[in-house]
Amino acid sequence: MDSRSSELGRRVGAKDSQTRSKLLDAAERLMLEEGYAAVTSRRVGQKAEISAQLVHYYFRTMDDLFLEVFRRRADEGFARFQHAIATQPSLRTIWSSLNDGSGSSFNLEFVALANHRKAIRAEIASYAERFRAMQIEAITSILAVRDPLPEGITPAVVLVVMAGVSQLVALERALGVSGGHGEALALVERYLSEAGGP
Amino acid sequence: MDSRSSELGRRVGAKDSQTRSKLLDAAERLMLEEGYAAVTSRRVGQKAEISAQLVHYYFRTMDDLFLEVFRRRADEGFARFQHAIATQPSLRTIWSSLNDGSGSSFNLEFVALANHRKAIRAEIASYAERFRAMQIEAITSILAVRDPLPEGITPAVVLVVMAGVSQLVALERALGVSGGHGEALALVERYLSEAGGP
DNA sequence: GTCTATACTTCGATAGAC
DNA sequence: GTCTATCGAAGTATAGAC
Repeated sequence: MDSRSSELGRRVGAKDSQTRSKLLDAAERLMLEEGYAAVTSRRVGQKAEISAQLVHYYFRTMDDLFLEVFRRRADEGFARFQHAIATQPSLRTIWSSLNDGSGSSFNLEFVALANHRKAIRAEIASYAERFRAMQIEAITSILAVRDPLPEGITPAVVLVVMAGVSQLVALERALGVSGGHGEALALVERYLSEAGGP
Repeated sequence: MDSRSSELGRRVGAKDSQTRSKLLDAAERLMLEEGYAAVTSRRVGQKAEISAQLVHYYFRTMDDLFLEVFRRRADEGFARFQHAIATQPSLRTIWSSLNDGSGSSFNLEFVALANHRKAIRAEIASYAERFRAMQIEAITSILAVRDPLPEGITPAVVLVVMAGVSQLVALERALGVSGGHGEALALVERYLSEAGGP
């Protein structure tokens, strides 16, 4: 499975090239700082101090570049979540992971990007499904050792509410809007404390 | 206040021009269907069957066009909300307004756009603040006639939770992800019923 | 006041030199 | 395997004809 050149023929670039990493770093930073529309081959090259044409050498199309940036971040997020939840299995750990700052900005950009790049949507959706399943599984086992939940409150519901609040707050904070955030976050904190666990 | 030409000098185009409306319609549709990055002067012109250069006649820059599209939608959303809440003042009315389909897609696009267009962020933030205040006021008066709320649950909290869930579901639905949505929506429905009111 | 012809920049991508 | 020179299409915006 290491002959990636068979995927679409032609160019590739060594998997562990340092140039390649620099380009991925530059693309990721650009995306966070100025949005996906700013991620053009020229600007990525400029930011990485590498010629723009090399972007097309290491990543055949811009979509390929976006996908690689996404996968790298996603894999890291996956690993980080698994480590955190193994170290400290609690609702608060999940809440913290949802509130990771750059993660939210990243999500927003990629979801917006997926809106008009079909090739990318599938990858993001697949990752989102897997991550969601992992989160629900974690919540299920965390709650299993506690008192039974009120009727209608399933692990999935707990997650959707936490994720929804977290995402709304992150999104509005980026805008400079903050109405009601403090009170909502305080309430979540209170529930987390009452639900017990660290 | 009708001499808009004094804003930045030069071009304007009549306020009620039919051509102008067609361009706004085309831009709005493009934005919803393919994302804000697809809203270029050439494509807007093409979709409206009007020469691309006219976009720059009626809207000096692309940012001006985006702002006009946003204002038109925002004003309409404002009016619609006020009418709905006056006709039927209930939590369910607010929940419905949050779940208006095209409204959510629109929000996502514009928030993403605001991320790297400073001129647009201010306008969106200002609108969001006003809308938020209006929603909280509505919830406050709806809940005022009922039993006092549990401690920590303020009108702002109720809104943030409803808006968060609604937004998360809308965003993920656009991706094709649906894990946990049904259960979460069902729970909200149950609360709305229990909270009484139509 | 309305629209067209045109300038200039930047885009993604490739052909082919080393 | 790595990188440079270059292309054609598409982007925003303006000058100036009607």
